[in-house]
Amino acid sequence: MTAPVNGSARGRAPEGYDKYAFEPFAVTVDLAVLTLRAGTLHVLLVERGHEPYAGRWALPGGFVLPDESAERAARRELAEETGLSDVSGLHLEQLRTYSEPDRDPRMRVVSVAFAALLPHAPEPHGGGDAAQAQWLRYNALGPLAFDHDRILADAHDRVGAKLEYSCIATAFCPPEFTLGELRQVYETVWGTALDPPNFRRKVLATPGFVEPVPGAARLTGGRGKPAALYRAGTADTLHPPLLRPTTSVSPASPPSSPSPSSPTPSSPSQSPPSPSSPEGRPA
Amino acid sequence: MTAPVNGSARGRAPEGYDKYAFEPFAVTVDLAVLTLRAGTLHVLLVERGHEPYAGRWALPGGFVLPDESAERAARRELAEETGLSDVSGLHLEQLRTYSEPDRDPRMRVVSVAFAALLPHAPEPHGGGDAAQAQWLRYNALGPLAFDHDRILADAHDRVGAKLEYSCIATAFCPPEFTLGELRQVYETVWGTALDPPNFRRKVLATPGFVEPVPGAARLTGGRGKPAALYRAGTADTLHPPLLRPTTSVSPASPPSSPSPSSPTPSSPSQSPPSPSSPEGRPA
DNA sequence: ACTATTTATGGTCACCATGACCAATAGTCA
DNA sequence: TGACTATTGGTCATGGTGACCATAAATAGT
Repeated sequence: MTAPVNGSARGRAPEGYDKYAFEPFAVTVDLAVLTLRAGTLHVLLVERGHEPYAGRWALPGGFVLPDESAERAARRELAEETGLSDVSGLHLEQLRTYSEPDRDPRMRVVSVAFAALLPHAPEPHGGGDAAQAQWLRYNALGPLAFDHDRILADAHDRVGAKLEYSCIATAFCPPEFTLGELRQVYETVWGTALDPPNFRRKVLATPGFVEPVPGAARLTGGRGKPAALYRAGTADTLHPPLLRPTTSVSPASPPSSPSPSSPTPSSPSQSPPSPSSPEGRPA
Repeated sequence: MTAPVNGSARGRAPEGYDKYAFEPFAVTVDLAVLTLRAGTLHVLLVERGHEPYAGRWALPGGFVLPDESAERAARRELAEETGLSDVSGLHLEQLRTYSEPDRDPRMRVVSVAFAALLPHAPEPHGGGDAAQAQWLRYNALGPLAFDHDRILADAHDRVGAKLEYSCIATAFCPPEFTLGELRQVYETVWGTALDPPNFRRKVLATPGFVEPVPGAARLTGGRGKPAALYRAGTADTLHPPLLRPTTSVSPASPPSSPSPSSPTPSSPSQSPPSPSSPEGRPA
C-alpha cells in the first residue's frame, strides 16, 4: 500500500507514527540515461560542484514536484538534461527505489531510479549552471557520487536482462536501422559477440520485432555489403526469449559497483538545489 | 540519483525548488503478501476502518520510519502483520514505487510496494485494533482501497514472471516438499495445468533447483503413490527458463485492475495512523 | 478381496529452436 | 585486380520441450 494502512489491524508499537511520519522525506528521481556511441555504452552524467562529492560524477535527477508523479518528474528531468524537445517516445523504465537512511549525508532522501534508453546521443546541453553534463563511457568510470554506482549497475543489469525477453533493443536504434546495428546493441550491452546469421534468423522469425523498409538499404560505414533497413515492430515481448550465450564471458566492467546484492557503503544522492535556485536547503 | 543533483548542470527552470521540495511527502511501504492455501492463491489484506475507503480491503503497509530503509520497513510490517517471529528468511521483493499525486486524497503519499512470498499461511494475528487482517482468495476480490488493485496485479504479474526464470517457487513451499506441491505453485500462479512428467524432468535437470531428501517420502493427501521429498537447492536462477505454455489460457482473474500499462485512476494508499497512535494525521 | 481411481515416476518420440558452420553477394580500400 | 569486410542465405547436428504411454503405489468403493 501507500500510506500506513488506515487505522486498523496494525499490530504495531505505539510509537508516535504521526510525528515521525512528517519528518522531512525528500523524494527525488535519479536517471540512468544510456545510449550507444561508436559501438560502446555511454551514460549521461553530471559533475557535482558542491559537497558532498564535489567534483565527482553523478546521475542526473531532481526533486519530484508536489503535483507530479515520479514518472513525470523523470521525463521532465530527461528532457531538461538531454535538451531534447520530445522525450515522449523514449523508453523510460522504473528500476527501483533507493531508500537507505544514510544515502545522503545531509538529509533523508528517497530516490526513485529510472533507466532511459536513447537512440542517437545528442550532446547534452550542459544547462546554464556551472557543472557540466557529459556522455561518459560506461567502462571507464571512476566511483560516482552517493550510491549511483549501484544504481547504474542495476540499470545495466536490468537492460541486459530485458534484451532477452523484450524488444527494447530498438530503443537504442534510430527510426531506421540495419540488423547489424541491432545486433551491436546486444553485443555492446551484453559484452559478447553474437553470430550474425543466427541473430538475423532469430530476429526475423519473431513476429513484430522488426519490419522491413521496402526498398531501402544502407552502406554499412562504407565497408561490406549494404544492409537492408528495418523499423521497430509493434511487438514488445520476445517469445521465445533471446538468451545470451551461457559461456558467460566477462562483459563490460561496471563502473565501480561494490557488493552484488547489499546496498554498498556508497552514499545517497543529491545535493541542495542548484545555486540558481531561490534558497538553499538542508545540506 | 536521489536528491536533485547537486547544484550543477541542471538546465532547469528557476522554480522554487527548495520550498516545494519540503512539502510533506509521506513515504510508505505496501505489501502484497501471497501464499497458497488449499491450492489457491491467497493475499493478506486488512479491512479499513476509516475514510477514505472505509470498509474496503487494503494491502498491509505503513510508514517508513526516519531511521530505516523501505526494505527494513517492509520486513518490519511483514512481521507485524503475519505475527511471524522470524521473517528474515522469507522472500521479499521490491516491486516498484507508486507516486501518483492523487493516490491518497488526504495527502501526498509515495509508496514503495513489495511482494512477499510465504510457504504455509499462518492465521494473521489481527492486531489489537478494530480492523481485521485476513487471507482472502486472490480470485474472489472486490475492488481494493486506493490503487491497491493495481499494486496487487503488478505483484501477481511479477511473481508469475519470476517463476519462469528463477527458483522462487520454493518460497511458497515448506522446508520439505514434493514435486507435486512445487508443480502446484506454478499451476496456481499461472493458472495453467502442467504435465507432471515433463515438469519433473525439467526441475530435476536444473542443477541446484531442488535436492532430494534421502529416504523420505510423503503420502500425497492420502491418494496416489507416495512422493519423494525435496528441499530447496542453492540455485536462484533457472537456465534455461521454465516458460509457461504459449497457449495462454486465461489464468486466475486479477482483482479488478484496470488498464494494463498506465497508472489507473484508482487511488493511492493508506490512511492515517491507527487510532491507537498518539495523534491524528492529515486525513 | 477385488477393482477403480489417483498420483508419482519412468520412458519414448517427434519437433523446434538454437549453435556451429559454410558459402555467396556486394560493397570499400590499397 | 585483389584483399577485406559485412550482409545474407543455407545446412546440419544437438538439446530442450511438448505430447504421449506405461508402471508403481497408495486409497476409496463395492
